Amino acid sequence: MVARKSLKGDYCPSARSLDVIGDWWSLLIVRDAFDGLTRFSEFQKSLGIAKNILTERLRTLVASGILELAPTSEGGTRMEYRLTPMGKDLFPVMVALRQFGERHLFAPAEEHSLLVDRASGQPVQLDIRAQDGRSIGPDETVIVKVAEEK
Amino acid sequence: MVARKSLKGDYCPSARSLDVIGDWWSLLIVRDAFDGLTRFSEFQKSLGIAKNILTERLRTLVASGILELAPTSEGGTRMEYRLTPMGKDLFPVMVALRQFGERHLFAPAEEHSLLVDRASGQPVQLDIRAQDGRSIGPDETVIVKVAEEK
DNA sequence: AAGAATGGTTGCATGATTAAACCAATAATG
DNA sequence: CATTATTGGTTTAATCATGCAACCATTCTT
Repeated sequence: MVARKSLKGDYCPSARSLDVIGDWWSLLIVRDAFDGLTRFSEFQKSLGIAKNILTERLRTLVASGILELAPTSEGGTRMEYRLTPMGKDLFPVMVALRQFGERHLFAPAEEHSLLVDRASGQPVQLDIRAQDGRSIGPDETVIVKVAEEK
Repeated sequence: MVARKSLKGDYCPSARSLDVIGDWWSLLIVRDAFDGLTRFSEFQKSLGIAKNILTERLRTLVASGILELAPTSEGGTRMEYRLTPMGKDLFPVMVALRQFGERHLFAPAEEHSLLVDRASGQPVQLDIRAQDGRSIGPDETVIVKVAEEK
């Protein structure tokens, strides 16, 4: 593949995010982490990912600050991978992906998993709003490019 | 790579979304499309992507229903790639990625591009809310798995 | 009519991913 | 306490995807 291009220096926050979690497996690992998985073998079974790739992805996610490696609560010497606060900030990304999938990638009658409010059991909503509270779409927004000063 | 695994059959909407736009370039192309780019050469210059890869990614995005190929407004025979309504539904994903990047991937003093409400010029907000309107985080939600009936 | 831009296609070198085998350390079992 | 299974990897070889450069047909500009 000749060295995947790095977007670390890009001024666009989306690009930098994709630089960190934009590869084929990382977001699936994060999804499983949100789903409560913590152990190497759990991720491996859930995703069917090759173990060497999982090893590398977990290492990268830990290095990026999205996951952390902590001793298991059971007190053994085994470790578990857990989302850091930074990792939990990917929640909106996961919800947005989920909603897109629900809306466009399932047949009408097809069942799928659902993200619900633990308290009420009702599905959660995702809104993009202006400061005055009204919700807005892509055509009502502009990306302002702030020149980087040297 | 030995045949990248397909997640088309996964019950999880996030996984299916990633199956469509989870590769290295697709979301960057979509970002540029939100940014107003429409032409092959514009994407190519903006992203520095190899042309054969761009060709294939655009084709895939069109096949997925995220982009459409329409005659240019100028009336020539040239075509332009535009976001479909389905493609525009990726807006929350882009906003979520952007906010994550803004929050975690820039140095405090570092400038970056910003998504603002066209009307007010103020930054947009993204909220995840329960039905009663209160905003909720990952720990207040559960994923309910609905078994697929055959 | 000549040259440049657009929108690709093709071939090759190399990196990324996979599957499979292997392995050390720990945990469970008889 | 000896054996076996599980965990969490590493290594190797084969294969696929990607990037780069060269090339090309069509359209636009001058």
